Amino acid sequence: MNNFSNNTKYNIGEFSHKFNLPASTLRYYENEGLIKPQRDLNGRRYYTAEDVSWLKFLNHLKGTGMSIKELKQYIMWREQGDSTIPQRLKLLKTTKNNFLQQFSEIQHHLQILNDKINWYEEKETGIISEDEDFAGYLQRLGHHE
Amino acid sequence: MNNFSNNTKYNIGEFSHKFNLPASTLRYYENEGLIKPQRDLNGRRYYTAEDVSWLKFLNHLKGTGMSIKELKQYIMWREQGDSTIPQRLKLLKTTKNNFLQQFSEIQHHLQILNDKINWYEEKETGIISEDEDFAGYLQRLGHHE
DNA sequence: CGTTGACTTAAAGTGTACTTTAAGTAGTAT
DNA sequence: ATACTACTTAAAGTACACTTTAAGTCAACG
Repeated sequence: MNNFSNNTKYNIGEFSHKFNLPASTLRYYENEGLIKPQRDLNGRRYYTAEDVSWLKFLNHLKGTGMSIKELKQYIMWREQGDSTIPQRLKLLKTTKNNFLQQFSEIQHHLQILNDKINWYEEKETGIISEDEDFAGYLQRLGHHE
Repeated sequence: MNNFSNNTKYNIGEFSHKFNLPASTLRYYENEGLIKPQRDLNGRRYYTAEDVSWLKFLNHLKGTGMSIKELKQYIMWREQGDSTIPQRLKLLKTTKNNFLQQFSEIQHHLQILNDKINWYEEKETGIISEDEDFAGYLQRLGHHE
């Protein structure tokens, strides 16, 4: 852990570039309460190192399937302090369970996609018989549909 | 491979139940050309074992990120016969590559989600120091944000 | 000192994948 | 016979997550 604070400031253009998100999306996130940049004397946004960490974390949560609505709820709890840690934990665990469920499904999707690609390739190169269909191929491999 | 054909027929309600998809979605898929059920003498749809295999496969492709537009393109090529296998292969391989890219991102998202859950739990039970923040915790674990 | 370019806002628009509605028909159950 | 249920269609509506538009402000550069 380091104890010196990083005072780097980013205007919306720089922050947008850093995260590869259009400025409009950053404004949208702000509107939804997902991120709360400071303002300079002219009313323009600036983002700090804290915002960098926070947006990275938000992206991870989004990536595990949390909706903007759920993120808003999470943030509300966060703002209410440590007493809401149980609620936050529950939300994160539910998210994790849903995600793990989907994760195993998508692994199966990937296997079938791979099998189909191999089937086409073996068909093209004449490795598999003219009339073995994909269902038969899967069955031969022991992969269920 | 089995050589006897399965003549089971499903009406839209049965098929809907089998796939856990509303009948309206099945009609929508048909409208988009993704599935082509037969009709009985009263003009009502019925689905066969072939439709079962096909919809399962479609679900796998959808699950790897193919859009309905791409599925339509795939189907058009399929209907044009074996000469379009190269195009179909190319589409499937692109889909696979995009998917693998996302897959590794998703694994990272999951790791961070797990880390956050553990962080909260260790914080609740007093295992980690009062003032170690999440960024510090990740750093200690050697997990980058 | 005027123009350029980055910013500001609220509100309307977009894309994707469904989902619902409205109005009608056909076969089954009492 | 009549009510019920499952089906039929085309078209409009919804949810989500942005994205674009329109109209305006501000400060630095030539």
